Amino acid sequence: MDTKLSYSLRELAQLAGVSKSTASRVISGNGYASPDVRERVLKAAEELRYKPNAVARAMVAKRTYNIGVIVFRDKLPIVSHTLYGKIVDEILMAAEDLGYSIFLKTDREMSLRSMDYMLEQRVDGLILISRLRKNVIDYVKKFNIPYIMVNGSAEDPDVVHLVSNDEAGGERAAEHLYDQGHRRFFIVAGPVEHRSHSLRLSGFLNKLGSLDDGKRMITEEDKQSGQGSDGIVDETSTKAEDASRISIVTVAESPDSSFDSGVRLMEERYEEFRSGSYTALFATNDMLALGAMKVLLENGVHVPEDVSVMGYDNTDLGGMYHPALTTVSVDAAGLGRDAVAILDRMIGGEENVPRLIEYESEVIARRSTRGEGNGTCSGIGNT
Amino acid sequence: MDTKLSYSLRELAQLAGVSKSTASRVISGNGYASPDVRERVLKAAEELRYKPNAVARAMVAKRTYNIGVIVFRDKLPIVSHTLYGKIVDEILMAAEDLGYSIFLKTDREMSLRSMDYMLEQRVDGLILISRLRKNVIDYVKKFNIPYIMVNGSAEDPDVVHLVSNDEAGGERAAEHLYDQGHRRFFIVAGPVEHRSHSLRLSGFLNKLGSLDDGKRMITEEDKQSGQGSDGIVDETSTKAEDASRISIVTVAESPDSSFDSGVRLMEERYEEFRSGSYTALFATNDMLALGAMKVLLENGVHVPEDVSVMGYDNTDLGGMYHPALTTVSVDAAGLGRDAVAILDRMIGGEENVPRLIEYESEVIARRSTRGEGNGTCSGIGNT
DNA sequence: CCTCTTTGTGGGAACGGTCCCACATCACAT
DNA sequence: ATGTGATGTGGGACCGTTCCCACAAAGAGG
Repeated sequence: MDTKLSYSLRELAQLAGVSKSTASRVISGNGYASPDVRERVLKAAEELRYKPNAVARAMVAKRTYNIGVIVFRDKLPIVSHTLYGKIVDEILMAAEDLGYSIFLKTDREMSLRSMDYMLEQRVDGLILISRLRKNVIDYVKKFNIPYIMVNGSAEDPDVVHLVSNDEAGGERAAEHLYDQGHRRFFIVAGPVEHRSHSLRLSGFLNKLGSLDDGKRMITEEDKQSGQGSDGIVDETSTKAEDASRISIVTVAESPDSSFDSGVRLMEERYEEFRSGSYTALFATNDMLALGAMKVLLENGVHVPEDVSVMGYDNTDLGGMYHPALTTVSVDAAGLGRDAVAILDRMIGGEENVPRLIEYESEVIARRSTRGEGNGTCSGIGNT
Repeated sequence: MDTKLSYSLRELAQLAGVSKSTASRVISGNGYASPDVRERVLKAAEELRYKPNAVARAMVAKRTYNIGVIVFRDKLPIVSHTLYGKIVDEILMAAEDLGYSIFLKTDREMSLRSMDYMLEQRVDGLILISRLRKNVIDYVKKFNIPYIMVNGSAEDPDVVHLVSNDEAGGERAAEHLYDQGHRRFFIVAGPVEHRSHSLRLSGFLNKLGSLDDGKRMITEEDKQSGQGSDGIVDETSTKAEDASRISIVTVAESPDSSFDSGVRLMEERYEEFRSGSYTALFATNDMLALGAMKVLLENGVHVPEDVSVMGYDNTDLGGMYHPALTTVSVDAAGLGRDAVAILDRMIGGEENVPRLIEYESEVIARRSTRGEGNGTCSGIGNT
């Protein structure tokens, strides 16, 4: 009796002296039961510590109230990822509020295995996080299961995806630095295959181009010589001396987007960086920015006095750094919450959900850029 | 047909022209089927994109191959927690390898709700992370479900728990700083209710006491006056001038263990800190250490030239900081992996599992303490 | 007093698998 | 020919719910 893991509705009904139909009505709250019967059943449930079997329920309801979350990564662990971790946290909370539970999986090889697993588990819907290969999308489409992509890179008009407006964010970053008077920019760009990185970069470059167009006289670094095409800059690290622009921009591409890559890149190109007398460094995410900035600091470069540094993502880490990193925020909370909310509507059969939601980003000015930035941080991280 | 979410074994069998028993045998791999029948069934499965229904399977098997992971937190999100996030990552990977899936829940109020949910889902076992109240343990004990505690604070001999050996880690930290010649210590201690924080602190203090006993002459700061009790130091921030010890220790207690608390604490006690001419700061976790260090840096204190700073947890963040933080590692990978492995054994009915596993910690010497420390970092954090 | 609702309860099929057991078939030894 | 054993397949109970429907009892209206 004590060794039993759990009791069934039949046993409960037996103890209460009613049929299992009646017990079911009391437990599930669907259907009528007279007060005294209800009480007897409830008492028996208490006694047996009866817990309805969600598995059996799911079976007849053909619905599990579970949502599968798959995070696609290549090699690195990803829940503890500074941005995706936050999104997962939000998903967890939002799901709880809507009565869903979360099945979490990370997928190293971007394979279809984890997808199969979720399908076999008969989750009600899927949230796919991060860039995923086309084959994954093609695959999931074949099954009639609601799914949503968060921060994905596919530009498929069919799939519902939630992304931050990285292009606009890149523009704001450019504006911020430009307004602070910077004209010589060194950009550390994460892998261009990533939607986020490439959009942030292009937003930044485009904005810079249009800013220069407006007031092309106020500069001391103008290498007036170009012809005026609107391919603003060199794609990979040649000076933009041929453009009819005032800004000097060097784009350094990083093969991946980690802190270490930022370090490595700056170590390799430090000489070039110094000799170019850049006054601002923009990286397409915080990790790259911090990695690069660390190398600068170690070489005795003062941030922001000598060089301003700006990242993107508003990871907690950036706010904690010394100097605190100026960055562009990504609305992780919004992404996570809405992912669940919209998926819920899709599960409910609603057809008319938005295909694409973009989240606006704003500049979080802090110490690492010269200007009025403050040193506060959005503190997280306890034990 | 295309609108169908999924097909049943019966439909599959029908298409293949066999009975569902036979189809089951082919699909599950349990039992014999002749080659041509096998092939027919497999072909039909392909055609229908048949996915076995794990819910139905779980029902008859009375086993779900799901593991519930509940992270108890008070207010802050916790998956993105620098340490617990890592542990969850490891659990995810280990579970995958053993054929389990993970149900993840965080529990804000340390309530029993999430526990009930897991029980209803009929998970095969539970991993409970972080400190949990006694009522939670009492509750889970009532059900015959295997469970394990990771980094929990309960010292209940019945429950299987995996913890890092925080006491020994604290000792090593003391040793490290002592060996580097430090004698005036300022300690930022996280909440003493937390097992980890209090053990790290006591380990540190005890070790310091015994180090001083051994060679009480080699010092310039000796306030020879005390009587020789072995209550080494003042508990809260009074100088240990009465002890027959060479070290001066101040313990500053922080109400919580976040980065912000570290900042706040050091801001409040900065004057005291400066006037005490401490040469080393030890905090019971990295976040507190970094928060405090940031304040020092902002006040122009040089780390490690003026003050050495040391944390605990070996969070990625510490390695990325400038200067890179010396810390004590916690074997998050080991904790996560073993949690799943041991739980698996318990699920398998094995009685004879260890009740307590302690993970040794080692000092990770980096730049923030004077000495030979290097500046490397275990880089993580990409997009 | 008999029908006709109304009301509360129970019986039982269904969900989609697994697995035990029965059974048909066939080879082979008797 | 007949029994025997192996071999491959099918029938059907069962897991723990939900929910439809049948049904008994009771109350209302003629």
